[in-house]
Amino acid sequence: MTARAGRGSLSKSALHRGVGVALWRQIGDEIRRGIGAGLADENGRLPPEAELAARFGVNRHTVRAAIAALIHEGVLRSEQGRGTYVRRQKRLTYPIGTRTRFSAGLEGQARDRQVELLDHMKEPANAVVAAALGLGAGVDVIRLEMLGLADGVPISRSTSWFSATLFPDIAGYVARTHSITEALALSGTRDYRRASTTIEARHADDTDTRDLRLSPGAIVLVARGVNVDGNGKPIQYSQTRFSADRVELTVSPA
Amino acid sequence: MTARAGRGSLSKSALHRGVGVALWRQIGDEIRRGIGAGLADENGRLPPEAELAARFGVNRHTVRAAIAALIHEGVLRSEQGRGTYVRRQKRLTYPIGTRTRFSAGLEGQARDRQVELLDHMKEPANAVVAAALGLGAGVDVIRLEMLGLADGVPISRSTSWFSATLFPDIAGYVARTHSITEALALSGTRDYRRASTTIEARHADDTDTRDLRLSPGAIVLVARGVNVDGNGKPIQYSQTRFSADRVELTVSPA
DNA sequence: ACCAATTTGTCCGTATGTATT
DNA sequence: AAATACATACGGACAAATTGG
Repeated sequence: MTARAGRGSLSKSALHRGVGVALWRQIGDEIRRGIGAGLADENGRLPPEAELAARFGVNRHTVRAAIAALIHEGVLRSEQGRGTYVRRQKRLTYPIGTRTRFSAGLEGQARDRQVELLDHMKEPANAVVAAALGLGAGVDVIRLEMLGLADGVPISRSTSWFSATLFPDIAGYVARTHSITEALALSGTRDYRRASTTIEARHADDTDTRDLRLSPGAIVLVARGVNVDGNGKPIQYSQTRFSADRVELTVSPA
Repeated sequence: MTARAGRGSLSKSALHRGVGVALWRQIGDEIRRGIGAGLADENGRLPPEAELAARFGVNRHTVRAAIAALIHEGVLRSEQGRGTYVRRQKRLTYPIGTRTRFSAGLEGQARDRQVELLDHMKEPANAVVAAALGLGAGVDVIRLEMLGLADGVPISRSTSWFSATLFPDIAGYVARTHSITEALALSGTRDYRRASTTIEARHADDTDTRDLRLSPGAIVLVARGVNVDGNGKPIQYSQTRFSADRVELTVSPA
C-alpha cells in the first residue's frame, strides 16, 4: 500500500458477498486501509458518501453503516453538511530489538507514555512459561498484567512472568515505578536484553477488545519473547498484544 | 494463546452479534485459532459438532456452517461417523533478521520451498521507494512481484524494487534461479543483509486473497524492509505480505 | 439576507441472508 | 424441512447543516 503510485484511487476493490462478512464491514476495512494511502485529502477529509458508494458499487446506506462503525471505533468523525474526517492520522512505531523498553521506544512519538499494572498474582508455571524461563514445570512464578498507554490511548496489553524466587517483589516495584526497567533494577538486575521475539497476528478476542478498546474484528499483533540478564539467564517471559491499527513494529538491528 | 493454562478449554469466547461478521465466520476464526492451542486432540481431531455448539453457545447448524467453510478452505476435513480433522497442524516460523533468506529460513519446516516470479517491470521510483534505496525520485527501478511457497501452499507475496542501473538483469536471474540470493550473486553482489524491517498487520485486500488464497476477512502480516550490501548501500526495498494464519515471524538476533 | 449546491442525517418500504427452534 | 426473528442491503425521498455566491 505504502509504495503505490495512485493518488487516492483505491483500486476498485472487489467486495465479496455471501462469505460471512457483511459488506459494510468489508468497506469499513477498506476505508481504514485507505486512510494513509491517499483516500483522505490533505485535511483528512474523506470523499462524500455518494462518491464512496459509487466507488464501491454499493448503496449509500451501506457506506454509511461502514462509516458509522468507524466513528464508533474513534477512527472517523463526521459533521453534517461538511463531510467525514479522519481522527488519527499516524501509527506509532514500536521498536522490537535487543534493548526494547516501552517508554524509551515511543519517545518523541507521544507526549505522555505510561505503563499501568492491572493485576498480579503468584501461580505455578505452565509448560510454556517454565520452558521459556528455564524453570521446572510447576515452579512458582509471578504474573503481571500490564497496559501500555500513549497520550491516554491504550497501545499494548501485556502479560509477563518472572521467577517468584528471584523477583519476589517485582509487582510492588512495577506498581510504584510504572516501569519494568526500574522494577528490575530495584530487584538487582541492572541490565537486560531481548533474546528472542516471535510475532503473530490474529483477530482480537474479547479480552483485547475490552482492554485495548478495540471493536470486534479488529486485529492485534502479538509479540512473545524472553528477556535475559547480562549472563544470558532468562528473567522475563512476556506476551504483548498491540492494536494493529495503532502501532507498527520495527525490528531494529543494534 | 500459547501460554495459557487450559488443555483445549478455548475460553468461552463471547461471540458478537450484529457486528458485520456472521456467527459462523466468527466461530470459524475461533476454530482456526484454537487449532494448535489444544482445541484438536493429538490426532488432530476436533470435538464433535454438538460439543462445539454447546461450547460456543450456538446451534449446531451454525457450527456446521463454520466447519463447512473451513473444509472449503482446506483447513479441515471431515469423515462421516468418524469426526472432523485438522489438515495442517503447525504454523511456519519465518525468521526476520539481518540474514533473512526465504528458502534457508524455512529449512526443516517444509519439505519443498520455492520462490516464483509472477511479474516484473521497469518503472520510475515513487517517493517511498526512492527514499528507501537512496535514489532520486523518478529514477528507474525494477519491480519484481514474487510468491513464496512451502509444500505448494502460498506463504508470502512480496513486491521488491531494485535500482535499474545497478541490477538491470535481476528479473531474468530470479526467473532462472528462483532465488533472490543467487540472482544478486549473479549481479555481482555476493553478500547482503537486512538493515531494517517494520511489521504491521491488516486485513487482506483482494490482491492478497487471490495470490495467497485467503478468505476475505483474513489477516496478513506485512513486513517492509531494506537490504543493504557489504558497504551498507541499499540494494533492495521490499514489502512482503504473509498469511497470518500460516506464518509467524521471529526476530532472530545475530 | 437570501439562494443554490453540497453533504450528512433520518425515514419509509422491500428483498435477501443469517440463526434459532 | 419449515416457521420465525433479526441483520443486512437496496432504493427513493426529504430534512438539516454548511459553504459560497
